[in-house]
Amino acid sequence: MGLSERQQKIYEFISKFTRDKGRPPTIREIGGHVGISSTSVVNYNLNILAREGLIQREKEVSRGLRVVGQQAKQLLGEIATVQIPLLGKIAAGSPIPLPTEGMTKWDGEMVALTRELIPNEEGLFALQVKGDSMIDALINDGDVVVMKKQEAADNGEMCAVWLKDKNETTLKRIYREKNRVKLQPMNPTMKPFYADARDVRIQGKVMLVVRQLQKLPA
Amino acid sequence: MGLSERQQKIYEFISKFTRDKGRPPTIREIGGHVGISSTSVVNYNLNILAREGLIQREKEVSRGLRVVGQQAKQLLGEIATVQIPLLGKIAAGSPIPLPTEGMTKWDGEMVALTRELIPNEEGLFALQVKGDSMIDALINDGDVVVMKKQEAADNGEMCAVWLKDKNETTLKRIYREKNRVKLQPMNPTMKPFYADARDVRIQGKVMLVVRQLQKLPA
DNA sequence: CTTGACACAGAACAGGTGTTCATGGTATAA
DNA sequence: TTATACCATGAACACCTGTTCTGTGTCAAG
Repeated sequence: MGLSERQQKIYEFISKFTRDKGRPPTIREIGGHVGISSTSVVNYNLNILAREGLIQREKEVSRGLRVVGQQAKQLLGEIATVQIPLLGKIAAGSPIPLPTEGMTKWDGEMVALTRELIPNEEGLFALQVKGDSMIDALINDGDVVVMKKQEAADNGEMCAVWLKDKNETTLKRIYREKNRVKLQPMNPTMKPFYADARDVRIQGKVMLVVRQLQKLPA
Repeated sequence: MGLSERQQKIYEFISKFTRDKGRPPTIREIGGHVGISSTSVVNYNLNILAREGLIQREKEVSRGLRVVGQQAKQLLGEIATVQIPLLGKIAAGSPIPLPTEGMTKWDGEMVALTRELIPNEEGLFALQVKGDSMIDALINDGDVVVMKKQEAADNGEMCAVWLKDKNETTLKRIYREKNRVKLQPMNPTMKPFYADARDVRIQGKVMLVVRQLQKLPA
């Protein structure tokens, strides 16, 4: 069922007001901004919006309004986001910075991602790649890699591994064999590489890679 | 200056209440849940929280509270997000789906990203890559590519181009020369490729690439 | 001890706020 | 015409809500 022009204005006002002020408007605030002198008219139209499922009302509660529905999240910016600490840069040959145990609060840069992408932020941290050393992992200069700190990994998982004999960190898919480890580059056209199990140390699992091609205007 | 235990409880309650109910609590609601019978005591502590910059108060307004500060966004999930329509899959050889003019509303799948990554969603759409055909663009099977629809591009920009003679779409960095176009794969170790300017048709600019390594548990 | 800052309790007040009622206009269908 | 649903107006009521005032107790500095 279609909404009257008045109802649309009311709905839009509620959305805007809630987003701007951090709280829903009162009936009289709605009336004042939409051009309705009577509170009962606003109340009447609010009930219609509630019936249409566009808002929720809580009875006998001041500002007991709430915008709901699919657009609401977008409208209010209410989609759950996750903050991940950006621990630093990662370059070829250098050991990657790992989160320390006592690191509860990180006051440096953070990367915000939607929970749609990252359901669980536990043990997660982000690194920005410097240089072309990870091209064979399909990761370019400037890419941001989100990793989960862990020292074990299932076969086939993409991991950051420290190669003791080569003294460098690479990102590879990992497959354990008897007493060696198969390290498969992410690029499926490339050949795998084998290393002694004792020389391989898993530092974390790669969860997500974000590549931003266009830099933002500052 | 440190907060008393009571003030911490109040602050946490305000955050939780606002997130859950979509509106800030009243003074009496705070008192009731924190175990304070007097409204003036709550008011007293709220003023302290306001002085410490943890909340903002609006005078003589019901529920005139607002959690502010860095953690607030995280706490309330208030970080601005952008919704981008996921138009479909893109495979080797097939033309990529482009947004049509009259496409104002898209009822299909959407990709949510933070505005930190995508400042302006105008003309943006997302595609999921199927297959390994874009390996030389450092894009893998399953990656999500966010593009902006446009037919022109500055030199060096990463674009989706339609090659008329080869009858396929590829992602390349584009450099216009006299009457030919240099198409440079994103992989810097690969050699560029030249095409006749008339055979090249720009379909859009690549803004962002997201690669999700670990699939979410459904 | 006195003073003052701090934290708290209780009560009262004025205005804000959701709700409800009586009323009336307008359009459409019977 | 009558009936009915819809939309709107204005007013009144009861409760909610922020504010303010008085008073009490504690604790450290003077």
